[in-house]
Amino acid sequence: MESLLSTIKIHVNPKVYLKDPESSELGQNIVSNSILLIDELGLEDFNFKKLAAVINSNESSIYRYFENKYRLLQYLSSLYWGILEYRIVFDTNAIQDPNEKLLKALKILTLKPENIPAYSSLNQLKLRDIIISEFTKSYHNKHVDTDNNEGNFKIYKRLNLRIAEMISLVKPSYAYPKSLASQIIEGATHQQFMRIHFPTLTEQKDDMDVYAFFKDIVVNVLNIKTEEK
Amino acid sequence: MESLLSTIKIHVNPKVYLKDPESSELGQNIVSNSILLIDELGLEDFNFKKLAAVINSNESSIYRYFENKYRLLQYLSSLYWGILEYRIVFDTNAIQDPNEKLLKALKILTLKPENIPAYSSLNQLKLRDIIISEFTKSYHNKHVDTDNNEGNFKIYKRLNLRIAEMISLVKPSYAYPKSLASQIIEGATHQQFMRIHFPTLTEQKDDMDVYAFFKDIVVNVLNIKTEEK
DNA sequence: CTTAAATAAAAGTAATACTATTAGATTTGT
DNA sequence: ACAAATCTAATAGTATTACTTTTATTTAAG
Repeated sequence: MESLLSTIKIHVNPKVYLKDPESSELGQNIVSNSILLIDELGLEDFNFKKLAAVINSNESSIYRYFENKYRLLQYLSSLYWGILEYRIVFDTNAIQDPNEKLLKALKILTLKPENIPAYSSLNQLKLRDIIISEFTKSYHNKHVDTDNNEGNFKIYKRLNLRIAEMISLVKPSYAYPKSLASQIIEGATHQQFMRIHFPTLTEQKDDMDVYAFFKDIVVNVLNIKTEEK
Repeated sequence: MESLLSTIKIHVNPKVYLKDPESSELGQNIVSNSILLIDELGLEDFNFKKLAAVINSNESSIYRYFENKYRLLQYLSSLYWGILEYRIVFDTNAIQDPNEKLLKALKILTLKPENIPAYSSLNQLKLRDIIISEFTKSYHNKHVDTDNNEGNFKIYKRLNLRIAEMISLVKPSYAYPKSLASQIIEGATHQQFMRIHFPTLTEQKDDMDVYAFFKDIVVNVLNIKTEEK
């Protein structure tokens, strides 16, 4: 039986690309191979010429899909957060208890992703690694505000608001649901980065520790009564 | 009476610069004006040629002080975190109560800086703005690990560990003092960024709200009894 | 006042980010 | 099945950047 997950499609804001990369084989190659190459080289050393060489295409052809590599990064980011959002909605949908629902979402935010079939052509683990090390660059620049106005961060923001809503359901009186949501989402990737590159600044040894760290914060801040334990 | 603060000197790791910018007028000009120019242009559009034009010097002369603009950013970051560390040590030194001590440190981490005299030639408010929008770029790259090994983040890490220690003093049994410290320090700048560029993702309207947000987290996670209130 | 060191000026190199042009290949409509 | 439209590849070219080299000039130190 085929999973429902194999039929989803994430609607990335068309302003992010010049031509929809899902509409052609070249476009799909650009996306899937850019993940591998950015992961390998880092965004700074990555460029369209090198990517073209890898996929046996041409620099100028890639420029017909994306204005520049930062737009491509925004596209990849939208995919990542879109996949995450989908998994969260799908996996928490049936859960009634607000506490349980939030903790489930938190698990998805912090633990390694399961591969979702609809995007099996993408290396979703490496996509996550790119987000961990490069995502901040997609908004830490002088065009944030125009990019934001054009809707380039729509999916990311929607995910933030979903988590904020879950937080509010757990504790309606809590004053900072949106801030806490954004802090957890940012923190989930930040703590992974720290774990890898600044191990002296964290106690965390693996994904589960990252989850446990944020779970403890959430449980205490929203004073959730944990019956299990 | 002159403040003690006017005599301090922050020891930035010599590997960050080629020639100590404090050792000459040109060097001091490079540092103080780079703050203004990076703040104005953003790190991407900033370069040594433009900076040279501003200070009536020459591109090649600046290159005798810093290998490239990322090293300069690491230098500025070290100054920023060094100043912050100094203020925290100085202002919390006399405080006996661990709770009060931690909350005082948190205030310094989140609120706008008072100008400290020893570095009055630097625009410390703009330096903070640079840190908020550019600091992540000083470590989100392929050289993090070597830069880290060479000690380029020493001051930042020391500050993290100081906060972690304060956390441990408040609640020795807490499992993640270092992670919480790094999360607060990163979060303090992140929430400022969100406040400015993604206002729909936060409830915070000013610095005090940022403080209140993190105070609430700290108080709950470490279950501090707040007598005042 | 001589010598060394620091800075300025100018020019040059290699790489990058992107554009323009053209030609060949592929797809589409009829 | 074929012409028209579209897409991709190949090549070359431009502007900018990041950085280096060389030489001349200024400043500072003994």
